[in-house]
Amino acid sequence: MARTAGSHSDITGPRVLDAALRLFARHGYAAVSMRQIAKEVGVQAGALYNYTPDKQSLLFDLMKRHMEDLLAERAKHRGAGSALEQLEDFTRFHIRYHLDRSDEVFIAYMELRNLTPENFAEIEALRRDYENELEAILRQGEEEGVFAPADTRIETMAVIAMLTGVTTWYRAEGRLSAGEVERIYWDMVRKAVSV
Amino acid sequence: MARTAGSHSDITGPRVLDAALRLFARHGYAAVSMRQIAKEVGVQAGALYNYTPDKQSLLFDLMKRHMEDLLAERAKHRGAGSALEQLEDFTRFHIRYHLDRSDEVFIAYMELRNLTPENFAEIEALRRDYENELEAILRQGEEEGVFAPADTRIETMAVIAMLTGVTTWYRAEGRLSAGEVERIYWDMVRKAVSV
DNA sequence: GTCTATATGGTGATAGAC
DNA sequence: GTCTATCACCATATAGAC
Repeated sequence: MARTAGSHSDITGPRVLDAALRLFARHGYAAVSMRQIAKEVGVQAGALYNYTPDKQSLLFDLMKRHMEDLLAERAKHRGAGSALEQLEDFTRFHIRYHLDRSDEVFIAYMELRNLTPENFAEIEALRRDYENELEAILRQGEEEGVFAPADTRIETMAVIAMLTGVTTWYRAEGRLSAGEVERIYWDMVRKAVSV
Repeated sequence: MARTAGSHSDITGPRVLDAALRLFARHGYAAVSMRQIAKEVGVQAGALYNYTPDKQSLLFDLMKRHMEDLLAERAKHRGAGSALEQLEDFTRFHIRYHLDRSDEVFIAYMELRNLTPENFAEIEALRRDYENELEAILRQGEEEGVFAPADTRIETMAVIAMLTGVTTWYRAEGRLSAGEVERIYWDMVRKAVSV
């Protein structure tokens, strides 16, 4: 299975995705040309097609990789402790993960309409899986009587929107550390859903 | 000042902006061509340039109109009652206004990076003015002792992100009326910022 | 695996007839 | 005010040499 000596496919492939990630996040999928991506990688445009069948696949692969990684990381935290502990864990995880991957998050939210219908459906299903993680925690908390009875689905969407919003203003060089931001948001989330 | 009889500039001009609004919201600024806009209006592409100097101005005018209208509507509500009453008013206004203008809101959030630097600065300043409306209410509530002392700026961003999030899932034909959504979100906002 | 060259068609914007 | 025609350029994707 070893590749021919001198083959660069092991390194050029990832570099194509990395360049697409940066450029799509900065300028938007529709505004970025394959020639720009090629220039960033350091090859001619035609060479990109050794690594992707087309431009759409670059976008889809980036979004799918992001969502699957998000779900995999979240799965490592699942299922321990009370609803309150789990909600704090989810809140802090969500903020930390999203602050660490601002490019991926930006694309995942902004470029949905540039996916083909089939690709869109697949990404949406993964997003729904992630939302359900939070919804399950809120439901458990309501059953435990520690969270206020509410429209759990809407509560879920509201909390995720609030948390994801950090990516629009947070700057690593700003006055707050990620840990302080986590604490502030956890304070608001806890109060918002409690009895 | 009356225009020549038969002139259509009074109606074609707004129709150009309307078509751009719908198409930009649906497909994104970069993905929409002047020919598509012209087709939607029912003229040839060249005729559009009687109403706009270029494509960028279409985007900027849409965003500026949206932000100025938002600020003007908000100004009608300002300044009456306690901080708690004002916060409820702001919350319900924000949700109602944003649900009524999903296309404008979508563009205002998604197309910032397609503005020229000068245009971006102008829109950002208007957005900041709007955020300051909420921040002033939160500050007043903290002074009154009815809201918990907190990082008011972050609280502001968190609340706006949560409220604006309704536009991503709300459907007029869904199970909830706009009024019910307002009440649910107001419940969460009130608890999140209270002592 | 990467290159150059190319096929095919779309882009924003303008000029000048009517 | 709108049209047709056009300019100069850029798009994605492919073919075939090396």
